[in-house]
Amino acid sequence: MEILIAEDDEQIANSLKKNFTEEGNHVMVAKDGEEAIHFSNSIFFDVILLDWRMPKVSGIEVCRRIRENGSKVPIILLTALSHVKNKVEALNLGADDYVTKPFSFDELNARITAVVRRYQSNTNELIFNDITLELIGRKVNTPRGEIYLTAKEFDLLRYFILHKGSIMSKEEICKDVWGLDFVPSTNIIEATVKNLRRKIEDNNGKNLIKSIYGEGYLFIAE
Amino acid sequence: MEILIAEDDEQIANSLKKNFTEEGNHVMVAKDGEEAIHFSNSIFFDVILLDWRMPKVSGIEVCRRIRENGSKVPIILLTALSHVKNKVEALNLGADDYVTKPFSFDELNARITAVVRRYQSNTNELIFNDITLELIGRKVNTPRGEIYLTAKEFDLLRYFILHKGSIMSKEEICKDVWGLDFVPSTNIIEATVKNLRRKIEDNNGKNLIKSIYGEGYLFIAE
DNA sequence: AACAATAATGAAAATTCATTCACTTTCTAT
DNA sequence: ATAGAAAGTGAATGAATTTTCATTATTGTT
Repeated sequence: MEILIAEDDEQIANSLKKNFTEEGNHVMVAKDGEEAIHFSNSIFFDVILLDWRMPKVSGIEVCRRIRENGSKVPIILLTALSHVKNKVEALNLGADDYVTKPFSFDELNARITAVVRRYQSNTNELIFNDITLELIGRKVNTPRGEIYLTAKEFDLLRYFILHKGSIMSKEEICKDVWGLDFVPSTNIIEATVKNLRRKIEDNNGKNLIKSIYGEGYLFIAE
Repeated sequence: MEILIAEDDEQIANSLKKNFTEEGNHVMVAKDGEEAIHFSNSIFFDVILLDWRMPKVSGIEVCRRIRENGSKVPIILLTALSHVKNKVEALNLGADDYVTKPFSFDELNARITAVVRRYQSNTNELIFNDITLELIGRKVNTPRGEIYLTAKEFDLLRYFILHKGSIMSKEEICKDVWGLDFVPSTNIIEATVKNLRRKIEDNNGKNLIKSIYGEGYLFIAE
């Protein structure tokens, strides 16, 4: 999983990062609210952990801003305050859960699992800029009208959007989109990318799918 | 939309039924909680309206029992009581919204729209008995293992399950599954039903898809 | 029981889609 | 600049799926 931790207390941040990384996750640490917003806007995360008290922008304000942008990424707030009113406020602003310091790593982990599962099984719409994927109906809409994608193109676009902002290797793409544990000797990915590019290029003919020579693809995160 | 109204006050029930029917919906009225549970277990509804005070089984108890069965159908409670505590109780027991009498038809309608939209965009799993459809991943699982359906077969099964218990005409099926506004002169539906039947028949070779001569198909509820 | 309408079936035809291939272009390191 | 690797392209292939068709079976009505 891709995890973003926004926490100004370096000791806590590092300890969490170490624990999560050991479990096989990728962790990024933002040291204030501003950075958290910046990261969350450009990179895909499975879950975002926000400290309530942070320099520049508070966790709850970060939460509000993330939701304002239309993102439904799971958010868990961490805080020393245990007053119930805060909890209500947090949940009203779109946080998915709330953990009171001090907490055990296991407790936090359990809550992350619960929140991520709830999220993953509960979203029909995947929105990227002006492109909207209707995941169940498998339709793709833009302000210019519906785009008709084949099954593979749709799966690939979904994968790209979910992982926007980070480089996706051919190995990963093969595994997640084609269900293959190896990279075929043919150029099947490139061929599908070609067709997808043609269909989703914008008015200016600019494309969102960037090739990173020797590494894979990068879906531009606005 | 398919709407179930559980309301013992005949005057209110009829007035609501008239209004909803005029807007092109199909309405069923249950005159007590027992009937409401019975209907909701055997027929698909897009939304269920429950009066709080009803003979035999109260609305809130009906709500609890429906949720107990695993159904996530949108439920709106109607009540004369306006005390906040009841609202909390209702929402805790799994109701999606709560409307206080007297209410205007427009208000109720707006809440239905909101609740149905929220529901439709938020379910990945569609469960029918021991068949589970993973709507986004498009996989079908049973205790006997995964069933591999083609795209059309999957869409048709989804439609059948969503409308279990009521007869579906070929016109409706054509429109919703094939996106056609007319029924083709060929037997395309029958052919697809045949293949679907073969794949989802149970251990005894019994099938869930029943033909209603001259009317359409019926997906056996329960 | 006989008829007409409707539905089911198996196989063929048509279509669509995923994949491959041969070739061109682009990129990076030297 | 250039070679070699990587990525892109358009067309062809092949496989899977959707649709059609001819035929048989079933159902409801008389």
